[in-house]
Amino acid sequence: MSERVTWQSIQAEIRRRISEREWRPGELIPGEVLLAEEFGCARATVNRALRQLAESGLVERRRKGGTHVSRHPVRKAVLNIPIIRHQVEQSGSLYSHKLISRHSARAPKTICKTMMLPAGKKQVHLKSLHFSDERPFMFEDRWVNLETVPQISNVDFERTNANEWLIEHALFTHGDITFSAANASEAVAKLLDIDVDAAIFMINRVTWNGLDSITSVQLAYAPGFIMQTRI
Amino acid sequence: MSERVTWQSIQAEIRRRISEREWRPGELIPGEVLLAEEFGCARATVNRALRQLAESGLVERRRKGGTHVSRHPVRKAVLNIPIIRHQVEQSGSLYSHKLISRHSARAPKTICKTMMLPAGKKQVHLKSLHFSDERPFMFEDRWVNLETVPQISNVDFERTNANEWLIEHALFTHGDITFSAANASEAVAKLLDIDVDAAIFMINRVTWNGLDSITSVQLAYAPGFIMQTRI
DNA sequence: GAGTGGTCTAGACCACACA
DNA sequence: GTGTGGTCTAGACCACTCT
Repeated sequence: MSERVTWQSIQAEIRRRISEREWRPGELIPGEVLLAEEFGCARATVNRALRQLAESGLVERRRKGGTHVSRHPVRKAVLNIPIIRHQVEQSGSLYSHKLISRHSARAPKTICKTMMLPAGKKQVHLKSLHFSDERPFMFEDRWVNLETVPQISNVDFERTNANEWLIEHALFTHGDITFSAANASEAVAKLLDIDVDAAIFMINRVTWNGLDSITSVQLAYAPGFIMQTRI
Repeated sequence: MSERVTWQSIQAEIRRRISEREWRPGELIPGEVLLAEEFGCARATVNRALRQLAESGLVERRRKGGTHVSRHPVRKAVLNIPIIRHQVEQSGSLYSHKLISRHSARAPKTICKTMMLPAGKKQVHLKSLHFSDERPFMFEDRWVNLETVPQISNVDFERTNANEWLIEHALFTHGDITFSAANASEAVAKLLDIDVDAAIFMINRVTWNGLDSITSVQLAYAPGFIMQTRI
């Protein structure tokens, strides 16, 4: 008895043919109809297998042009952007956080620009520290758009941290993220209890609801932080 | 005339209901059959829309349990892992590279361990510098497994860089990647023409073909490098 | 046992990109 | 025009998981 043909099994077979160079980079592979005949299944099944391979970058598909093995498989890594609490708790540590300051203030030009707001707009400015087992783990410097999230004025951030409150109360449609490295400033070094100029892993994130910006946040991770993924 | 119902339109409508809190976090949403009736389409179409929403983390699905709006939408960012040359050329700069050293040597313990090889195994050790408009852009320190890629002994890396040669000649099935920040050592600072202790963005990558490791590489990016993505 | 999502099928029409 | 992938349909059976 032969196993039932699934899209996964087809995908595995196609991956094999590509990785063992039966089908070489740049080469045109058979069309969906042909493959469906070969594997003895419906075209939709082959389509599902190939569509996902295209999403992961291993093949490239064009109408009329057919499906080609990628010459330069631009591999895509999927990064999970977790809630800070989970990031800490997943490593088996105890999470806690502390609100350092909270003001309403005119945001600096750069912030207003990235959030597409008129310069000098008043926003809520939050600074907080996140701890892993009582040790400073990450420093968060956040601006929140008062127009899109007015309720924020009444929230007690001593209890809930801003990250989780916003996720719960201001769902975003998309966000822009950058990752970089920077030397710790005096202020950040003091907060994270590290040396001035130590290498800090930085994440900058701006989140949006449609065309309205919600929040712009900079996360400075204490040395030793590593972001992992699989490709 | 009403537009034809597509999985994208259904997905957009579901996103809207979630972001406008018609369906709240944690809530059970109607089953596929019900939604198909509501939208006047086949169940498969609803399935496609919901399946993809589940992949992106906005909803969670379980057989028998149904589909729930995620309480903590763990958002997933897709990172493109590009070829170094493209990384440089996309910013409109001229790419070049230089092989600094090439030896066969016993790899250090840590490398052998991450590559799952017996300690002290001989490997090819390559160091190279990548330039953007003649300025040092990134330093690459690579070990290549001679057993999985024996042909590497005969390659001229003055012309082709190792990154591109390996992509072309040793397709990998998966890889592990980490991102971190580090202070520049003296050696790296000299090569990249930057200050000692400057903050360096580091990428470590080990790639595999099935259970065999292919290469382990550490990329040290000169200050100013930023990795971007969208969520 | 029963209800939900996961998948496959066979067929159809459409949209795009190429000649 | 023509060939390819993209998608929808209506129906079916299966697999998981909850009760």
